[in-house]
Amino acid sequence: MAEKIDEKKVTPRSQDFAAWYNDLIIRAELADYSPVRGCIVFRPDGFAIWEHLRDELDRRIKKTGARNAYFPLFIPQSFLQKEAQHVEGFAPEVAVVTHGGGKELEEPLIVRPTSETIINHMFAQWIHSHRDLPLMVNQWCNVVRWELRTRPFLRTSEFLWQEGHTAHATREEAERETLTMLEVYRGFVEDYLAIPLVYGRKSAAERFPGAEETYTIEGLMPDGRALQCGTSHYLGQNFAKAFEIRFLDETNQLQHPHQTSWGVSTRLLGAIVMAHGDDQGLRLPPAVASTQVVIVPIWRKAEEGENVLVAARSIRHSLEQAGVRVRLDEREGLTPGFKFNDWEMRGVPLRIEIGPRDVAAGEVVMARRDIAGPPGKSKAPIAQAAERSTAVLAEIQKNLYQQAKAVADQNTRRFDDYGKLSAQMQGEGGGGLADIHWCGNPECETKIREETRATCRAIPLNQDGAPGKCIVCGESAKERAFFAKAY
RNA sequence: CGGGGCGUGGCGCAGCCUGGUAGCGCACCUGCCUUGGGAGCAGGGGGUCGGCCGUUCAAAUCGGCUCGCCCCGACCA
Repeated sequence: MAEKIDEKKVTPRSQDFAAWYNDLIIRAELADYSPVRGCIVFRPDGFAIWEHLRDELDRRIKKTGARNAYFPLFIPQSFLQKEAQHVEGFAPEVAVVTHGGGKELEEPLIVRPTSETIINHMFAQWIHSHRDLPLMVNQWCNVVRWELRTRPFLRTSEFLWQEGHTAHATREEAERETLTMLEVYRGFVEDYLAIPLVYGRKSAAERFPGAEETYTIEGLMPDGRALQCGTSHYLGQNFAKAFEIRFLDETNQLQHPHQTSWGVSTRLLGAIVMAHGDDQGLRLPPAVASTQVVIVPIWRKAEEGENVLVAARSIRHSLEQAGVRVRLDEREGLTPGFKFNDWEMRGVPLRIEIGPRDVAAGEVVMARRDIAGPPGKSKAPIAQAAERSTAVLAEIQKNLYQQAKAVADQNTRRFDDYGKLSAQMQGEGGGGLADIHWCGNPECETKIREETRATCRAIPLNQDGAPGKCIVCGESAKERAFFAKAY
């Protein structure tokens, strides 16, 4: 009997985090494995999350002044060679097209791993004057990176993302843009996806190939590993020089523009699954849930069913009027218990139960996904179902953030002693986020990585500047940095 | 790319050691009956055991090769 029940459940998170994560994605029908190694299929429930996420982020990006465009999937192989760091970073993982139309191509085409090269090639033709600046474009597209090891959403051979590319007349303006986008990402992920973050600068070792400075938002997952959730790069004039982008400034001097690029990907879906999911399944933030409220009707006799359904449909109508994404589960032959479990697996934030007893009493039972069991249940008058739902959804959005924040905070520790840091990172799995003084020397960073497998995730901005000693070499260190094992 | 594990109806597995008509649970279809936390009964459909080669009267089972997938590590959004 116990085994029979186990079959209906996913691997407990506490038992095997990776298996739990994979189980959830398959069971909640977010994605499925594909016949192509390292590539996944986004099923409708998974893609719907991406669509909501994308639509909102797209609005926020456009608000900053960028406009959407689309550049080709294929890029001449020679383009990749033009920026030395860039080619070194990406060449090992590009897919190359050598044949087309049955013939070998004169010049192979690479499938974009990112679009700096082709976009800057075009920028060179569009930018001639300071009046052409700033130029700010964004594109939503797929990219391909031939990864050796893949995991659903977190690292797939092909993934979807947005990549913004901008060119500015001055260094200051480009640097400001880089930080503006970092803040757009931070606000979006924390508010909309309810995922708490740390953010800051990347170390030189972790920098984007070709960038002068990379900024990042990092989420600490419940297993104690950090996940890079988005990056914003200040590219300096590296690409402008490599692609010969030049403009005449107000004083008739020929200048290279200063550039940025920034992106987030479908990896964010993995972050949502990990940050909020539990052993019952997904727990989706209302903002991105394709179904925010599900109504489960309950009855015994046919005539009861009539009354219940009439009431349920009217509640659905009132929720729709209130702008809530609502679904009425009218499937026949399934018990309420089955439906409860089913919708919990899919992460629907709020469930409304209505049966003959409730219809008689003029009320409904509301069950919150973010609070398990009876404490998450409450009653509301039918007439107030829509109003209450809207309010509760807002609470759930906040509460999911608070819950995730509490877990992350619990796994974030300050260390001033290398031995303690090292002990914390021992063993398989994550070791949480370590907040340490670091002198900035790459050798000290390498030592930490090689001995603890933790890497520098972010060097926070706006530090208090309190002096300290590097946790590795003991030299004076002006800054603190976050280190963790990462996905 | 190194280490480990696994390939048997859609999914999860047993059978393999000790070759001999391919089985179980879930899911699916039909009917009855059911619905406040994963219902029950009855009937039914579906696989030739990842692929190739070999041993044998006979291979899911023994041997060799190969392909694929998953997990752990190094590399990376």
